[in-house]
Amino acid sequence: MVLQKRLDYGFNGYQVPHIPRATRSARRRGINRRKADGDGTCPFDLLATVAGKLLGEEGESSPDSTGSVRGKEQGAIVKGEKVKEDEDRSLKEKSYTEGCYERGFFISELVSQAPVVNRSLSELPHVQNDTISGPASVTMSSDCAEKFPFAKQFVNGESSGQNGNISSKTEREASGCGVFSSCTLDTESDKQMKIELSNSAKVSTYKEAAISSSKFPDIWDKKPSTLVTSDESVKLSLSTYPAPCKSFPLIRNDVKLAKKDDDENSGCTQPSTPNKASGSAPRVRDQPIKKLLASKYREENLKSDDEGHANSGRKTMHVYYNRNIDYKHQRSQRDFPFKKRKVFKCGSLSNSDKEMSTDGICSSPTDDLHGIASSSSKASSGGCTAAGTSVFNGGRAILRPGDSHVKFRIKSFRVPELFVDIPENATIGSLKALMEAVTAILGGGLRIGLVFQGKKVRDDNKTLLQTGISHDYKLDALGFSLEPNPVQTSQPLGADCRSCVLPYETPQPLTSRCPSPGTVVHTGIQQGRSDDHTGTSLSNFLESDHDSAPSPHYAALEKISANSRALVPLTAVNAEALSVVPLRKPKRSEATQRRIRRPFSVAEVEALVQAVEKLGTGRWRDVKLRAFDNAKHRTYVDLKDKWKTLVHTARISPQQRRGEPVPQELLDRVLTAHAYWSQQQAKQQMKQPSETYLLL
DNA sequence: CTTAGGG
DNA sequence: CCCTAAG
Repeated sequence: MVLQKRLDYGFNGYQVPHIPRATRSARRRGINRRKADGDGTCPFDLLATVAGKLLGEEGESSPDSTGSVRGKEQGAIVKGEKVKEDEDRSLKEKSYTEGCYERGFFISELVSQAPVVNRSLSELPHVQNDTISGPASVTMSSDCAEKFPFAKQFVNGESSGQNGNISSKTEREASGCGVFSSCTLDTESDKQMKIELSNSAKVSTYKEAAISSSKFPDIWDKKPSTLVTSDESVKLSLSTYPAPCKSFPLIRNDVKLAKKDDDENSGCTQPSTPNKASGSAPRVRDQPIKKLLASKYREENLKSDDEGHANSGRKTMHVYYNRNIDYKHQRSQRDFPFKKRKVFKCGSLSNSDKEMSTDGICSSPTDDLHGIASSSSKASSGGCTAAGTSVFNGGRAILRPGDSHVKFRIKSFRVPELFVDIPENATIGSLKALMEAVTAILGGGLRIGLVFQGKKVRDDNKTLLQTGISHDYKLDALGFSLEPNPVQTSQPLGADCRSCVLPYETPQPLTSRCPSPGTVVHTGIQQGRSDDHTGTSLSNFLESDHDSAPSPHYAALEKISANSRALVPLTAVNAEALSVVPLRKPKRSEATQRRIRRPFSVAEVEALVQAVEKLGTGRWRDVKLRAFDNAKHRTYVDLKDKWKTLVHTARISPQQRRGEPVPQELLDRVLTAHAYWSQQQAKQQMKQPSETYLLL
């Protein structure tokens, strides 16, 4: 028997177009690391720890690499450095380099190792509040999550640790689900294409049984299962740690987020119940598409192993190309995001732009399964180094005699589904970690971006909860994106595709690093948890962040995009001929991802006003430290800007104000403070010159 | 890196 | 929010 599963999972639009300006992003990152890392989360530590375990290396779980999760000013800086260090290490030296495959670091391994990690973390002195949120597990499974109760297994296995304070049970019950929306690929050259990494994997019966068996752990570890990617029979070893998992993870579309406090709301908007064939949550909109895709793809599946060079070895990649007929339609879809404002004006929401990330990355629910890639054309002008993924259908956009370059961009593509079960207090970094793995699988060269409710989440250290990704967050709100990896933004034309797709700076034959598709991979990530009670000034804000997060209309918008994309399978693709060519100098380049918009909450405004009243208007850095030290995403410039707008807001009539209304009382204080400090400043200016003058 | 301002 | 000039 075989499980005919189509694991089409979309990390909501793997958007590739933007090439971040190194300088700026670097600068910002630097700032964040040093100034605002005291939030109590250190995803990379976690990662490193896990990776270390998986790789059988020592020291990763040592206190020093995981410690000082929470710190004040100085501690934060130190920690920031550490984080950085860890980040580099984990990314370059461990998990994400070729070694991860060869050495078996993979999601699946993570799972099996979770317990270990748990323990080690719990022993860490510094982690106290931040860690130990009990089983922090990320379970990635094939769409048949129901059948493969990974999560459960997982939890059980995890609780072995002494610290599993938070009963796994609770977590499980309170888990919410989310769905990653999908992605689309779109080419610059007016040709849209879909690259489908489907693994309509078939799982042999015994396998299935084994997996679902309650003995999961044992079986899993000792019985490497075999997944057949398709009829063509691409065999994938499902072995777990320490055996290298060279397969493409079967990813599920649901994200279950456990919520410890709130058990009642089984905020599971999406019943975590087992899904049918598609394996995805019972979302209406998914149905049609999935079916469509499934049926169409199934046949084509795996044919391309040989043709789809982009796929290293066992990886099967499906490329679907939209015919011209569909083009217009798609085109309009593509542009959709930009018009969205008008179309879907859901005024009630405070952040009206949530539907669209500033860069045009639209992760709004309206995006159908394929995620309507929405980057503006110009925005994407940025060279797209979309690794080997950019496969084109033979004959279409191939190298031309004179102009040997075919330029296009990949807007998104689909990858297997991913089922994630992770506590809310896990960090964004954890999520990204998952994607990192996937990225690596895809060949790397891409950077992971996370989009939540249409907004880019840049702060890896923020917890899911803080980001608003809680047990009851709206489905579809969360999506991942792939961005060109700055490091290897450009590739020589015609260069071997494989060389282009190497993840990170480590040159490696793609084949050696690319796992095959059609495999179940699961990950267990132990994540520190920040203590809500000890939270300082901003903890509430962060929370409110989530509360005020706009999302109501998501459901309403769903249908809109449900069936918009007819896809036509692309036939053979010659990867060799399809080297990705980064477009030269993105003109104006929206290359840089604009930060997500995060409206200030009243609480934040309150804190800001208070701080300014005390410190004045010329000491934003101090204001930041004083009132927003824990709000990593609020830079002093942000605060200054906010103050600017506050003053403006206070001066205009209430009718003209927009967004979440700020209490008049606060606005009054703003004016008062502003007047006062302006005066002070004036005085200073008056004095300074005269004094110096006198001195002279 | 911080400030201050314009965009 | 972004970008820059300035200090």
